[in-house]
Amino acid sequence: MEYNHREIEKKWQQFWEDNQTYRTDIDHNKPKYYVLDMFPYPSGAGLHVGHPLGYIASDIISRYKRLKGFNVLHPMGFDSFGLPAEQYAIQTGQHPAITTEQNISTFISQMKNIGFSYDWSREVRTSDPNYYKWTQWIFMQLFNHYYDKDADKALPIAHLVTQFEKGGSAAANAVCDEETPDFTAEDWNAMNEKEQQILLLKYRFTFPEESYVNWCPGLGTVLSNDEVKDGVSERGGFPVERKLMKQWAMRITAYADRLLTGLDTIDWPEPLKEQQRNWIGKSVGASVKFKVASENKEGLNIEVFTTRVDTIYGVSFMVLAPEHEWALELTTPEQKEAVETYIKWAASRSEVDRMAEKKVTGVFTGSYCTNPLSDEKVPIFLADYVLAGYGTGAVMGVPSGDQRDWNFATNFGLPIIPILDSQKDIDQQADNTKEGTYINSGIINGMTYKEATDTLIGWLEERKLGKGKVQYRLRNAVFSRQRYWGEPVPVYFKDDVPYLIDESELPLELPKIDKYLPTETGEPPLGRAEGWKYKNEYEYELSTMPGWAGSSWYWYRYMDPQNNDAFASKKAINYWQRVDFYLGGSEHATGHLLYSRFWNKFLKDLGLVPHEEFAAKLLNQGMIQGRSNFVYRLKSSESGHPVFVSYGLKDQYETTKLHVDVNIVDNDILDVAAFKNWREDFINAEFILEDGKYVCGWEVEKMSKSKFNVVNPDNIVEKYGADTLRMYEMFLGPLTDAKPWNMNGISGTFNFLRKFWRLFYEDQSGKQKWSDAEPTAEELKVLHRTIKRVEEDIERLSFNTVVSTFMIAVNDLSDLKCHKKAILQDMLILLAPYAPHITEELWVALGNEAGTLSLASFPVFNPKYLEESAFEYPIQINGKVRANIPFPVDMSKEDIEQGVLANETVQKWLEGKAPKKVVVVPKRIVNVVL
RNA sequence: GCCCAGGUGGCGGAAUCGGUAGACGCGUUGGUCUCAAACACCAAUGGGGUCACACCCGUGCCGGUUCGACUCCGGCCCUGGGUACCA
Repeated sequence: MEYNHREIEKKWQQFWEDNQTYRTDIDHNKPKYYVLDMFPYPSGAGLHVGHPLGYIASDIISRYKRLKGFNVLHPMGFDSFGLPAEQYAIQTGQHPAITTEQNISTFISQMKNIGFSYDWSREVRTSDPNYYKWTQWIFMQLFNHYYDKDADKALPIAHLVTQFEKGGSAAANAVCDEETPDFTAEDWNAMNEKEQQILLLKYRFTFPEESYVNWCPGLGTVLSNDEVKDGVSERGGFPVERKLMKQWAMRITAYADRLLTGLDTIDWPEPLKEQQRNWIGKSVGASVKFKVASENKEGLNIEVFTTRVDTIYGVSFMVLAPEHEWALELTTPEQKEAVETYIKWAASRSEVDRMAEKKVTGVFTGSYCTNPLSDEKVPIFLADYVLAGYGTGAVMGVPSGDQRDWNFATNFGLPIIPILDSQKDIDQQADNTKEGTYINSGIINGMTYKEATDTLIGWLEERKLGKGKVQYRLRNAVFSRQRYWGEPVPVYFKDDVPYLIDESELPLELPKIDKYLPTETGEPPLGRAEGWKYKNEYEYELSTMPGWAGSSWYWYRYMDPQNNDAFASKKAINYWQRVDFYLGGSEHATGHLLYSRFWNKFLKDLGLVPHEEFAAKLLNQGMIQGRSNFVYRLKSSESGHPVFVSYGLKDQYETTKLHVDVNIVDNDILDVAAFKNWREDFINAEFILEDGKYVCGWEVEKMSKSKFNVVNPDNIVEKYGADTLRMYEMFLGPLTDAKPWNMNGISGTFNFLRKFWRLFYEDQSGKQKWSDAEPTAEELKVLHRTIKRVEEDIERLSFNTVVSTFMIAVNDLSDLKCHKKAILQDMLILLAPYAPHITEELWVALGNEAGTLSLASFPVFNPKYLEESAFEYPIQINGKVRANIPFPVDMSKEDIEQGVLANETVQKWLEGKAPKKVVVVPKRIVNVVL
């Protein structure tokens, strides 16, 4: 009986579905383990071979943990709101829900084909009203809370209001907008409802604000920075412009410090954590006020942020961003024209242009300001190396200590003042040292870095001219999209002030609209919904939530997906706690993974979830790149038929390189017959072969239809089976490495499974081979060596070496002609997580009950089977292996040394002399040094 | 520019703590079986060298530490990913 993967895999997939084999429920008799995949966006293109890479790994972990006695939660769902479905709806008029539904069915059937052990009864979809009800509910909690710095957590807005009533803004210590005014209790109590509500928006975690966004008129929507590439939208390639719009924002900055410190508590990849740290960008320094020294401008103070307040005596100029609000106000009439030209020029340049620019640019405003320490007057410039969006948009120029300031000063002929006695060659370049003691520095002369910094901050704070300050790069997240296919924001407007709808009205469902485009007046698509008003009276918010809203909490919904009273019950959350193992791509490092941590911390503050961090361990699988194949067509053909030259001979001819469908190429050898039928104009193609074969060229490129390098997993499953696909994707290389999808070599894993099958069945006759005979010591040694390696390797997530361990074991057992049930049964359990179908089939063949393989216990490694009486020592002479000599494992170092020196080969190298030294490492190596 | 990851046969990769570099698989070559093929099986396969051994060279480059370095240290080159002229 031959291994028939088509029959076997269909049969067991049906069995698992019929018997709900992987359905999971709360079970207090077992420890829990929660394995989560980043859920996919169900695109119309279906699953490609990059998706399963991570899913296969997480499925192996899940199945392995089940065998290890854990109650494993392993769910799958869909991040089903998003732009592509909406774009399709705009083109075709079809409701995005319909497209999404179709795409999801394709995804599910493709995933079921690969034999994943998901508990499909827990599937969630972010676009399902029963799901987004809770996304909206969390939004409402965010609206109703603020960050209290004393409590160091989120507290209800009502608590803040109480503080305002009693003691005004001074009574509260809350995170709020930069420009929030101070007010007394009397002020507060005298305000009307509207005034109070507007003020409270400056404290709420989510709030509307006017902000610059990437507006894409072509898509009628706002895009995130990473959806914009080179000034055009990533999807569709439409132009994108900066536009001021009213947007909902999320006060993620309130959690900046906790997002930073939390990273130290989780087992996530270090590069990813580093990326988040840089994104949050904490800088410790000071803010300092420089008084404007020009006439009529006495009241103005320019505030700068610096991480090196100790260099303040080295300031020889001041630079503002061209967008700084006082840029024109500080400009003198003589400089007006130059400044206006510069501002206009700076505004016309994209961020990419600005970054690529190496030349120093800037313009003098004509005004001066006074250094509060030295009382020196320094000129104020505008320059686009200062960014409006970071810090205060103003920088003090210290050319001796900062290279960009040095470049600027050199270009504009400004003085470069040395401030530390250890600074070197500052006429050549800046020296940012903190060593030595200060010179030319007034009150800090002779001090060291630490003393100087403390002294200066104390001095500034005393005079209210500055203060120690922590600055973050992290900005509040924009939370609106001017599009249809997203969660409606559960807010209505009364007297231009936003209010939450009543909780009983959730979910606020998407209304039906005629077209999925912005209205004629430029409002978002929801503006088209007729009669869509809260209590038939108030305007709803017309923008929808961004893609990351629904994905920032979904792992809790899987715990209790049908719950109508809460996003998940206390009982379910208490049992499942949090994600133990999260697997997905590193491209989500600063988006999804940062927002999710933010929402989780918020939910934790509200006492709704038990952990500060939602995922204890995270692994990034590498990206699967495309691997294209090429054929080479002669530029001219005598016969009139197209002629193709094999790769190795192409340099002898004039040829044109053409992409060829990778699905008709095997190991870079073209299937010539299939190629003729591939395209009509190739039906009469002729070939110049090498060694009777047509060899294709190849390159690593992005996977795309136009490059004919897209590989659909369904085709591989059909040809080789899901078990082969699963093992091959793992065998390809380390999971975390980016790698091109390459079909060369898949036959190796397919052959392995067939060889495994032949341990059980005779090839031709189909006769059963297994017996109840007692295994030999040699056979037990193979088994236990395999158990040990398989377990060790999966624990360190080295999936590719597990596959090779299985290959070695099967090769060894074949060589030993071992067909003993006692060995094979354990091999089946070991292999089950990787190749679940073939193992189920053989498990039943051996006489076990169907479906019980998932409930089996992982074999226990017993070191006694690996014990050896002798070890074959590699013998090195001066570090080079010259001989191998076996010695008993318990032999003393001295005896081994004697044995080695007596050896013929060693004698030859010694040439009768005594060795300088002999190093004996027991059970490792011997090195004789001459 | 900065940050991160990486560089090992014809190819994908292995070497977990500083201890025999190249496991396992693909490919290639030769052979067995077959009318032939497919499958399977056997053998060889880093480079040089030899009838065969011996021996020499070899993990991006240069240097160092060590009895011993793919592994550790210093400097450099290249590739991929990220990014912020962040004061």
